[in-house]
Amino acid sequence: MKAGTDLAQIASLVGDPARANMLAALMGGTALTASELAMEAGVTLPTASAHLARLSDGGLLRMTRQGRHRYYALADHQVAAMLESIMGVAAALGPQKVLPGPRDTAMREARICYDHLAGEAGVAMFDAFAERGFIAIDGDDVNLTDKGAGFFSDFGLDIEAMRGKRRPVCRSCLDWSVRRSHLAGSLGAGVLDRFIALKWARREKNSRVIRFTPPGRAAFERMLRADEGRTGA
Amino acid sequence: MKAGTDLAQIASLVGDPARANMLAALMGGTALTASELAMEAGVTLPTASAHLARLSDGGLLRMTRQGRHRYYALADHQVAAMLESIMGVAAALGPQKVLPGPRDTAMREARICYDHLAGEAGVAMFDAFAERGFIAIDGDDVNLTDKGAGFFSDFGLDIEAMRGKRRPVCRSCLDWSVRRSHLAGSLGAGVLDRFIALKWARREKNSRVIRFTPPGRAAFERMLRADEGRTGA
DNA sequence: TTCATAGTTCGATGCTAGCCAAAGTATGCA
DNA sequence: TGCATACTTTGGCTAGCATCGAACTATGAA
Repeated sequence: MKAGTDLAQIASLVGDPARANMLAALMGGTALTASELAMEAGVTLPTASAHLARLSDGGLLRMTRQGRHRYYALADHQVAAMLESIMGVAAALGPQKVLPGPRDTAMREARICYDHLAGEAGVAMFDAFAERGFIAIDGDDVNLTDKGAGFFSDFGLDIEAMRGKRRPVCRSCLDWSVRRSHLAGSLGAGVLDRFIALKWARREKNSRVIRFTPPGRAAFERMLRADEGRTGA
Repeated sequence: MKAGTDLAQIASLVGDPARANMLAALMGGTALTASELAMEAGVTLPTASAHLARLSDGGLLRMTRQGRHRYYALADHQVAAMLESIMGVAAALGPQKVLPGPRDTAMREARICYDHLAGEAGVAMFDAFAERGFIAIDGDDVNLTDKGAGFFSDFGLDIEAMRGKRRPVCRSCLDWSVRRSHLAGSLGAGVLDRFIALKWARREKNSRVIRFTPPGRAAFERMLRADEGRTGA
């Protein structure tokens, strides 16, 4: 009875098309202004403003003011994970959608999930890091190993800084398209940042799609495969 | 844009208090009749009937007719997992609720999640099975080992029958109270069934709470600890 | 057949909530 | 100070939908 009320409260926030479009846009991980979100949802500014107020009050969004702009972002990765799980259900029982176009295929291959890499590439990377002993998986907990700390430091990440933060370094996040885990947490975010900084990949404009450059793809594959040959899964 | 529409469609189904209460009741795993669900949601039969039709059309429920009864149940474990994740968000940012009463404490300790054991006991069991080498965890995939197959057969489960079904034998499911994985899949369901058959535990009336009997608790602990002493986590 | 139970369908009602236009507030810039 | 941009608030309109009572269908039992 009480459980249902809580459930409905959160779900009804997501259950409006305008708000859902805003949330989906924010799954891209970058904070957006009220106007941008209004555009994204296809409503006028006043309407968007009201929706954003409700989402913020409900605890799904976090807002930071910057001059006369107000930037909205998802409150935390738990909210992002929830949205992914709903999308998962929608994708699973929504064969009523048109056949997957090129955009969908690209999303399946590699996309940004909040702030880290998801899709086939994300899952492959997660598996490879586990295989190479960089991360240790214990149930739903994922931990960075000493070997991994060395590797990612060499790769250009500031592991010590990550450890100082409140946010967990490693976290697994369920992938809706592949239905397996990929790497989230500050490490997951850092790795993707680095990919983009190194120009291995870039974000497609106004979409969650991540596109690898040809040399980036090769470097990425090398990173997964390591120097030793091993049997594929 | 399209993503948001799908998202909203599913979420709005959950976003009505009456429907949410029905879904929460069905998280207990047992199929319920339309009348029972109407009672649970606090609405009249016609209203409940309309809601159930929408949930079924939306793909969240599965209905089976039995004489003049119609039994409704969650469509699959993916739907159950989605509901758990929404409850997780609600629990995390809902400190507006009254302080956790005895019912809540019991829910945290051991409860039924769709058809398998969740809560602290569920997470402890998952970890112990992994520790004892009965299940092998590979990313989000969980697989039964030969050693595990032997153990669970001795425990009274028909492993061969489970393997024949469409449903995966092992699956991990994220626990909203402990935020770690517990064991789902037909094995998870089978183990809980066995606990109840052996009178190690019983379901509390009209609730998701699982109560261990004193001897059952002892037997359960013994099952986790195995015969060898080991360092606790 | 007749009655009872379980559930759906129909019609009417009332409330909620989304929507926009216009006016109001706040910040930045010249 | 004055103007522009970014966003919120207010007010009024509308549509959708949750709700219930009453009538209808279907299964089971006497």
